[in-house]
Amino acid sequence: MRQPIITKENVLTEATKLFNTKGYKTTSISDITSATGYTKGALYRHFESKEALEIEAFEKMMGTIFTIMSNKISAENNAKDKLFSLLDMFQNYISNPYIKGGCPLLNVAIEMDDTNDPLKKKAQEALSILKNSIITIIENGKKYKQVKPTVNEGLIATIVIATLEGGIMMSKLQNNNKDISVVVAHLKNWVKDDILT
Amino acid sequence: MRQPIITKENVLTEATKLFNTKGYKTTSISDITSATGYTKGALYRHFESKEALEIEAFEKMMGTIFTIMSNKISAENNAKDKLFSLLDMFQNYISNPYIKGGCPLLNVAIEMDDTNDPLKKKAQEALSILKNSIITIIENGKKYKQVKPTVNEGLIATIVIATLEGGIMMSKLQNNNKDISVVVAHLKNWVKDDILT
DNA sequence: TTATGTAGATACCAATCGGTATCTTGCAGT
DNA sequence: ACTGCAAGATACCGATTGGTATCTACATAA
Repeated sequence: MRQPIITKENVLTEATKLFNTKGYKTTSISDITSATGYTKGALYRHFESKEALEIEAFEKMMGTIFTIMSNKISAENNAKDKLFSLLDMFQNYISNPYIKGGCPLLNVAIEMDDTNDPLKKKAQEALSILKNSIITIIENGKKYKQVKPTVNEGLIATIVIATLEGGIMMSKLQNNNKDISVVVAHLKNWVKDDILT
Repeated sequence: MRQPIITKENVLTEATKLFNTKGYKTTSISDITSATGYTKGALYRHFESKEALEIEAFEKMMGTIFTIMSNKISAENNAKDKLFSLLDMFQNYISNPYIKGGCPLLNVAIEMDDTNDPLKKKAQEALSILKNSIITIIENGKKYKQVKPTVNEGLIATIVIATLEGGIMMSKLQNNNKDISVVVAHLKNWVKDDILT
């Protein structure tokens, strides 16, 4: 049975897991071929280089996350519930992850930070999208008087993202979900006390 | 001129820079030898394996940071100034770093999170030391009535570390020091409003 | 039913990986 | 001045790296 579309999908899925756990540069082509059962010949028919596969894998992960996030946010109808559903999503990175290996944005940001690798630019774009999602929630919250008119939405987005990503790092390092839970609970209190009307 | 102590020191210094920028597993022995000018023979006389060099390099970095941190904290005589000097230290990771490549704890935490590498345990220990430093400041602050008696010092330490590390990640990814500055300013306000008496 | 293009396997490439064995050379103690 | 040891250079090891050239075989269109 030859199913090129499924083959590509399988390679991409396994590569995604390996990149997000082992790291991009430390995952070899043969790691991927032995995880999938396919050979190098099959892999290079569907991806023109390892770098192209890395980029496609990262975009797939961020696409998955942003789709889920967008659906969760759309399902709520006020700033508080939208923000809380976003916070809950991050908590799941540890206990019940959509993707193994923690936050793909955080992983790429750290692995590529001192390089000029194309993945760095992709991570910058992803961070920008995440930040803008939060900003939009706050802006709309202001419009409907759910959010204090004096708050700075860019600042809030930065604090929320930094705290969540740092919490993921701490929980993953210590193999527990205590720290990310503490962080999410704290952010919820902060949002309630300082940001919502 | 043959100076074995200096040779070891030079190798360790260059390895440190490379590990903290390029990453541990993606830095090769020949990266280090060509950065130092020494040969493989010289390197393996002073370090029994690459792994041993990685560990020694990480411990050197954390030792440097904890020494500076300890001195800065000791130089202040109340909880507020101690905490603020610690926050200022993290801001310097971007604009004027003691060590190039961002926070070594964050870097190792992300690179090793899904492994059993000995460096993971070292990072766990370093995180523990950092956390305890903050806890101690808060505890002493309570003793001298500088800190609200109701606050939870473990929780505060977690929030502070998570937010700072996340801020470093964001600033490094975007090649600016805006995000870490925003984060530090926010934490200072939070400490003043919610933690100090 | 047969021809054709492509999916995928196999076998190879030079370069590099971490590590070691061997050799030379410079420095310290006598 | 000479000896002995250790510092460091050189040359090599097998395994693995990303990538390619070649070949086989299957599926589809005619």
